[in-house]
Amino acid sequence: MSNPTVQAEHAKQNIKLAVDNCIFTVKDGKLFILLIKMKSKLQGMWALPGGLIKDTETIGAAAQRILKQETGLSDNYLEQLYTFSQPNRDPFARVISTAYFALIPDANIELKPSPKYDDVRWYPVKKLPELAYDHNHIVKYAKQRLEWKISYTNAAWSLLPEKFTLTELQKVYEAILNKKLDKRNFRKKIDKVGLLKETKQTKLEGAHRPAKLYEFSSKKKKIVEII
Amino acid sequence: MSNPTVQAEHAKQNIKLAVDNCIFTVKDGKLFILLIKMKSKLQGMWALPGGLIKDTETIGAAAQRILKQETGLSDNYLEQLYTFSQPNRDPFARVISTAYFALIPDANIELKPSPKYDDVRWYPVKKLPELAYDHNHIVKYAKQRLEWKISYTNAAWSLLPEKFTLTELQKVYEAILNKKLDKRNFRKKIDKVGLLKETKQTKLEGAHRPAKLYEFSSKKKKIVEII
DNA sequence: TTAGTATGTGTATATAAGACACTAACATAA
DNA sequence: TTATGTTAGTGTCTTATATACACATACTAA
Repeated sequence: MSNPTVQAEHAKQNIKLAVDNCIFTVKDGKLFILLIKMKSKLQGMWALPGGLIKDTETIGAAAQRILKQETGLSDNYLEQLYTFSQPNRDPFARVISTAYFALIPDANIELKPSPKYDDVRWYPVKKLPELAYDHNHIVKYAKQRLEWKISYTNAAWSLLPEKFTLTELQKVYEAILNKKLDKRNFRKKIDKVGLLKETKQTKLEGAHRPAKLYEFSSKKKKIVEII
Repeated sequence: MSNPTVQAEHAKQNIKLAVDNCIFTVKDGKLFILLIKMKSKLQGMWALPGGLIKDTETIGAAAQRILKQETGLSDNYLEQLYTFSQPNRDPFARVISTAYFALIPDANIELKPSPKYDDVRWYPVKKLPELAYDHNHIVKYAKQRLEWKISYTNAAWSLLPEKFTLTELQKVYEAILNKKLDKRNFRKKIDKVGLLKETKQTKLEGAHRPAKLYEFSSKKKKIVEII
């Protein structure tokens, strides 16, 4: 708070602060988001995993905590998205929520439905159910940001395992941008960006020429203008 | 809030929610930001104008309210920037602040120091004083966003008056990107983007050929890739 | 040995970016 | 009235980037 004269109003403010996570992954060439099924209140509705901020943690730490709670993962791509504050977004209380978005690699993660929820599932973003609160709106926003991120930064790396083929990488782009890309032009660009290095391994999967496996030479966030 | 099971924790949360505005303008080829001088607490320090959110307003409305309070302006470019939540960012209370950034046209606005502050001033962003709280950090973030915005969207329009010359437009870009641009290439791009229309007026200012005045054919926010 | 399938590669064309210098139209002063 | 100073306004050539497009390769399975 930057304005000391309003400190007196502190006592009056009655707003809660929460975080909601948009956790994305790409699987079989399709983009998925992690949803939970609510128990009490709005029971049975699907929603983004989230929760209140603790008094001593940053919002980012809260997002991280919830991500770990639901997926067991830490050290992932996690980025603040936007803070949603419509007064009526939560019918039970005035709750302002900062949305985060996370990218996790092709998730063979077993989702252990925490006791807090009735269910936890990966949903294809193309056919989402009606979600609780303003969560459909949040997801829409997150999808746009994801599209941008993957086009202009190296964020796609976070959606892939340690080693992967160029076709797998291309499928990640196609799933998120929702369109086919030309194989040769795609590889030219990836090559020019120069963040990949060839490994000596190949991946043989099906009755055809085996594919070379690549890995990232660095995982630092970078702005790269890929597509 | 998306998680009903934590509703019980509501009573425990003790966090205040504020907004801080980064209000930019360009004047005489230089980029300025609006700062206020604080009265009580951290007295004498300069800071971003801000304040607590009201229980019934969105954060955006709060930002709008504060912008109007300080500049008298409404209907300006105003956009959410980021939510800052370091637990120790305010030494007096746990306050989480959502920063907004605003662009206003060459400000012949008279700044009426509201009774809440000791002073209100435009500061050149190149030489800012030490600011209260984490506001230097916020401003740094805002500057980056501004640079991006002006390069990839038509946001620059918001920094100019109704009618303006191409040289004035170029100066806005140069001030924000902090580098000289080539006049002919700049005009070629602006022309290609196609958002300007010529007026029949000219502007004569000094002993030289008068400049044509232009105006925007639309002020809707657009992504345009200008520079 | 053949058929089927995904991998891997190059070139030519179109579009965009960047570097660069002179004439035009005004005010002012001699 | 003429000369000087000042910013406005314009075009071309070169280089880099983007896009469109087709065939040989290396494996499995029948």
